[in-house]
Amino acid sequence: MTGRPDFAEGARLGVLTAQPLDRVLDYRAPPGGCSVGDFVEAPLGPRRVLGVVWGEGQGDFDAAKLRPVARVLDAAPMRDEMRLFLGRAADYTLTPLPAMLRLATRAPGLGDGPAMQKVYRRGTGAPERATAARARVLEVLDAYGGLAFTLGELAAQAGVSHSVIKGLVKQGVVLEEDTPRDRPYPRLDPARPGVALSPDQAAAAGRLRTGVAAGGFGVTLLKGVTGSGKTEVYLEAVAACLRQGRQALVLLPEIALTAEFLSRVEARFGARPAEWHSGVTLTERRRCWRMVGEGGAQLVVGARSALFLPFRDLGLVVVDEEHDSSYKQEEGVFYNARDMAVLRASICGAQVVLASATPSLESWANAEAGKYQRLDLAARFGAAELPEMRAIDLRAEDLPPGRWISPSLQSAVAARIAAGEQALLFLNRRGYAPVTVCRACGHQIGCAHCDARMVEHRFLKRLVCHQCGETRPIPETCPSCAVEGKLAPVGPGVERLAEEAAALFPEARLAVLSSDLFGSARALKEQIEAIAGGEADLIIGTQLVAKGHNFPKLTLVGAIDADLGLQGSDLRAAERTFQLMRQVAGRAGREGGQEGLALLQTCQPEHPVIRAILTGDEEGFWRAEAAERRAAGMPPYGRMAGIILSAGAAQPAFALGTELARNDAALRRVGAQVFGPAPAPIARIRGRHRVRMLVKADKGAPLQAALKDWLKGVKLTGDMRLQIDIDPQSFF
DNA sequence: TCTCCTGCTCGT
DNA sequence: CGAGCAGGAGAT
Repeated sequence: MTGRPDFAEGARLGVLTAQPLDRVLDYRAPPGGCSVGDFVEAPLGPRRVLGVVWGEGQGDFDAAKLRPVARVLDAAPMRDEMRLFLGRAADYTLTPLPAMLRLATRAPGLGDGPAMQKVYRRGTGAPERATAARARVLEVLDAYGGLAFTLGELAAQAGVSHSVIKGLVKQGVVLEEDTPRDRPYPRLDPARPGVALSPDQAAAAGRLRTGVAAGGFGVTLLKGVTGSGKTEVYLEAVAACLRQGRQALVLLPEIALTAEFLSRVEARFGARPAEWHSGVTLTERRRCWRMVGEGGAQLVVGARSALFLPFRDLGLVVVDEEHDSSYKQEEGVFYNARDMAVLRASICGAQVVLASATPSLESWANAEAGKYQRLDLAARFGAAELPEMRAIDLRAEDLPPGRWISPSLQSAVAARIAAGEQALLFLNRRGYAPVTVCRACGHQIGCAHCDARMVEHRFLKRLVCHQCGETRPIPETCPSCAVEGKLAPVGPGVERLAEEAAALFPEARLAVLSSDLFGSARALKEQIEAIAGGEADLIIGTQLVAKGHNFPKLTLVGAIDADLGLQGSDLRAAERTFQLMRQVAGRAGREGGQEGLALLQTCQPEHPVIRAILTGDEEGFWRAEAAERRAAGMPPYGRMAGIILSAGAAQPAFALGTELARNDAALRRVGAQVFGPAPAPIARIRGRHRVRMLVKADKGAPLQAALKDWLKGVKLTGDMRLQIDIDPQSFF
């Protein structure tokens, strides 16, 4: 701590803890005092909890009963900017502040002191007896000129056992030193030359650089199809940010994409950035959190939760694939990382780059309204923006039951494989079959805890509930009528599609890409690299393949069921299908003389969304969607909030919902309407019954305030839970 | 009368 | 969130 603390020992101050207390508690400052933003350990009942000094005490608690803060933690204090961000995010999402704070303190070992670790570097002199192993150790140390290694790293690099190094330490040839465990990340060098940019890319990069250099808040929608080089462009914005000495954050929707991205960063800046997502070890997470706060990390690549890292000076946030639905967290705290990125950037004066080939309607509309700058990248080398797209009308195809590859698609695939190119069959359904039905009684096997059918996964030899993850062996007899051997799979999943493809194309080398078929991100990455290297002729994949992997030899994409996303009453179904189908189609490039081709199997080729996909009239599609949403007062031209009531029994949840709907004066006062209660799309998850309500308001209405007012008197008894979902992803 | 379990209340 | 406790059910 430098200078005089805000609170001298014994002074009254307010501490926000991550406990669900819904208010700041007063404490006394510890010996040595403390300051606003300090991470502290505070006594709470019989426990000690983590908290942050939030400001002056409330003063309404008996001074005689005040307890002193136990200690100030050894961590960079939370910055004003972060406290402001958490407060605004809490207000916007109607999340209690403690829950918001929890997102920002998900750092392993925050309470620990600065842990030390032993590192080894070159000492002086030569070993007494120069064995081959000893020579290798010294060779490694000399090769990296003065750099220190951990014992494990050095042993692995030199190919020797730990004891060889310990032996050298005894002789003083190698030095053993203590160093803080959380070392800064290697410096990234923005001065290194990037790859050559096309004129289009260079122009876009120039605009982004100018924005970053200007140093204030601003949002840019960077739109470009697959292969247009969006990544190279926004890496130039990162370079500009690093040159200014500010920090940058790149959000990716999927952990599987980080490995490839890290390599590109290394190629551009000469070192790897910090990484933050659920797949990173606790030690690395701790290092990342601390180094971000202390300035030892210039660039972080991460999942949505990286938005809550304690950046000292964040100058740029890139949200890659900004339309991706995985940016929306719908568990615990409901928030959209894309929107929170904009909020955080607006507070700390940073630039935001929203990158996508198929932007969300929200971002498209913001660009249209002039709130966001929009940069369009054309495909490189003058190639067509997208491959030729055609529908295969399944009603006109002779497709026997239990088969999903139409004769037209089959012959197209055969032709491409014969030409030595790759083809991709896309089906957005994991597993073997989505439904298992008993041919004797008609019973469909469902999950015991959810209102969902269990999906057969032959690879795992189990039935899996895609809602709660529950699995069970595939039964021989029907659980309903006990008849044996009558259970049959109904409908296709990728595993079943692979089976059909193997029968149709016996000579083709098949690769199946589905997230559940890989034990680790590494295994998946290896498979993707093998495919890109040409080690497969036919790829069968789920949603996973739509996201940003590049397969140069792929020239044909077949969408097995283009109608899949259009089912159900989801208002965003059209938008999502449009995005997904265009992204999948974008995988098909041109190779040699062959044009890329995308074939969409559909039962409704005249459907407006399918037609828009086929004609490729993107702006037309968005304008039509926008007009429809505007007419219906739907987002982004209106505001919505979802209310989810859940309990062990359905009846009390419905009763509460009905009562709330009846007492809607607070909502009507601002012109908002409430719909429901209705059973949620999956009415039961993990044994809890879920009821949904929807609140709709005009764009300018004070929705949050009205909701607060509406719900303030609600007493939640028993196991009843109420969650608010501002800007819900799915509307019903 | 003892023990285990569940459900609730409180925290500065 | 989670510790601690009240009060009920059953065991002894």
